[in-house]
Amino acid sequence: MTSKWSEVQILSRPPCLSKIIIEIEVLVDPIGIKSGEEILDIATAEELSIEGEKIYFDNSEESLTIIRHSCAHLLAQALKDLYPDAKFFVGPVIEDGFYYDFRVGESLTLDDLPKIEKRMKELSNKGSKIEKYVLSRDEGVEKFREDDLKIAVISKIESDELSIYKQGDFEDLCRGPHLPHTKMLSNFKLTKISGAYLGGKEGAEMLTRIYGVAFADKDALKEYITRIEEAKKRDHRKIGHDISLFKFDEDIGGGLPLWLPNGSRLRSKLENILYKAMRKRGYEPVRGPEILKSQAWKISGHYYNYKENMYFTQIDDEDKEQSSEYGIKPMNCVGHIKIYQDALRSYRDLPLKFFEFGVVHRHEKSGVLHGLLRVREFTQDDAHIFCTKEQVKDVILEVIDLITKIMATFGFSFEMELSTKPDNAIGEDAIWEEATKIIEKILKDSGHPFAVDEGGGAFYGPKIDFKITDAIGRKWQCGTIQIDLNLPERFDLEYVDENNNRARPIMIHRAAFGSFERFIAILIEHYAGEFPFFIAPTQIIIIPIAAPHQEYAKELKSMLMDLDIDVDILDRNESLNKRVRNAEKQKVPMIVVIGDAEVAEKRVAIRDRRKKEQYNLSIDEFKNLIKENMSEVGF
RNA sequence: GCCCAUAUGGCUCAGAGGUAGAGCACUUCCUUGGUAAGGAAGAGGUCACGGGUUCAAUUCCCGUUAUGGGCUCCA
Repeated sequence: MTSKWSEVQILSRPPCLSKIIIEIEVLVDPIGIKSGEEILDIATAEELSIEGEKIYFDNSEESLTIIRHSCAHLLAQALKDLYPDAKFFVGPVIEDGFYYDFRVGESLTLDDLPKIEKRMKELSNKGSKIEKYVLSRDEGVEKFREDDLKIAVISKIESDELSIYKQGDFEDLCRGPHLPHTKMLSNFKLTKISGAYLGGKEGAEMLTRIYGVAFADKDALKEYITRIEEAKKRDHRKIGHDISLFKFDEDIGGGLPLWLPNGSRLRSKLENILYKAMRKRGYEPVRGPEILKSQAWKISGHYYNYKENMYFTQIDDEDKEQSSEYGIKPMNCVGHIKIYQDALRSYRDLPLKFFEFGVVHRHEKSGVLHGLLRVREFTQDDAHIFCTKEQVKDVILEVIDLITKIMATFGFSFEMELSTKPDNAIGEDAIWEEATKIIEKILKDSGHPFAVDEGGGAFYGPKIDFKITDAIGRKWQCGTIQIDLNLPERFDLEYVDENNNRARPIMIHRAAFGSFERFIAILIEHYAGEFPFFIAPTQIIIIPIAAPHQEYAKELKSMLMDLDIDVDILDRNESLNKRVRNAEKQKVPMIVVIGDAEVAEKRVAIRDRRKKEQYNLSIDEFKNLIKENMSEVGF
């Protein structure tokens, strides 16, 4: 095709002008063709005589795919300039940008990115056509024979033809699609640098990976950067520190959170609400020990299927081999199974629902620990439901209903995902098939849309996962429902059916929050630390203006504590302004200021975070307002 | 676990081969203030831990621990 470079050169002109001309001219010149699911650049489309939907230079998904792919090449070109010995592996477009994996003699750091970015800009400003040509496989192997990384790439390609894209003196093996000219790349940013295993395989050579992002225009790039900054501001590790929710300590160990008073207040509120919701649905509280004999984990299968994630300890005589080995629980199911076996169960008892805010330990590789989102010790809002086959449907529907109500309360929407048999599954295929079918039918009947994750199930059964979407559109996996036909078998669980015969119950593992740690991290980021009244660690801060008002402050506090409200009084010898500021910084939903007028008339002056206004109420009105706030919640 | 980076008073961070500094927080005093920082004084650190180089290391090198960015996206 013949390229018209006028419209691209104008990208360096004043934004308003470029925008207008882009709108007029670029619209005329497509950068690619979409044929079915495939995105082709113009060169390829012409070569194969494929026609389809035209892709123009804008921020559409298809256009960005092309832009970012070319930007990855621009990155490689700049790297080649700066580090002539660099060898390149793959540089794909990913969900949120692109990356390029490469090998280079020296180790690069974040500080090197600006330099590389600058070189990219220079190359883009200079501009060169991006041209494609095709080689036979043999020619390609010959061309890259000195380059083991490219040979590795070629070895994974099935086609007999290899395409090469050339811009200036830089060439790269690539299937495209690409822009017609490097001048079109001016709105990009290199974002991260890291190591990445060759081919993503642990143990393989570690290459250097640089991540970046690119857009069609400056505004979109700016918006992207703003969004990243917003997410950063909400980082639960930062907010958790700012408002003293939790901390980690080197002397205690990585991934082992310490819950400060504020964080513990928040946790208890979640626990209390959930406890009530469980009891209302007929769940019974139970509790198992933290460590169980290894023999129990052998029966359950954890000893063989989950050992890398478990911690073990030796008790009593260390010489006594197996009998003295105990495993710290990574799950609560075994304890609950033993509790089930405490009595001979009748079909009349089922479904039997046991729940526990169970503390579990799981070994995570040191490099993956991340604030509260990835820890080694956490508390699950765990439950195990023992039921008959006939009851499975209703039980699952009830759990879906509970999770729906919980997520709605916090303002999350969610999607469901069915995960099927993994490679390390235990139990017979027939059992798996049956369980998977049951879930599939329920999901279809429920009318909720759901996706399928093949091979993503737990080793003992298929599961439904809940993926929630937070206030700034990020997705998190939380709740889960897992059908388990294996553990009842392994522990020989029974109930007496209506014909006085022994029958095998089905076990359903489920969690709504998943873990308190993870869920609280998500809540912190979702609310940016500004928790709704019903879970805020400190719900009200009372500020008496001067000493004579302290007595009244105490009275108010006592009244509020009776309503189960967490209240702090800020009566330190500091200016009123400063105390208000400190209270605001704590992100407390409500600040009550009291002075002469309030004491005299038994009223309160409220500074309301949510309404962002101040108002004055009588004590009764205030009490009603609080009660109203609290009655809005409950699952 | 692997790659790269970081580690200085409670917190956020300066700093230099010759044994350390600011702001906030903390303590005491003054100030009794009507809605986001009133004022003054004081206390607090073997510069993460363990080795090594050096006349001398917190500063350079190695290891450990912890933290941060990644390690799924396939020319």
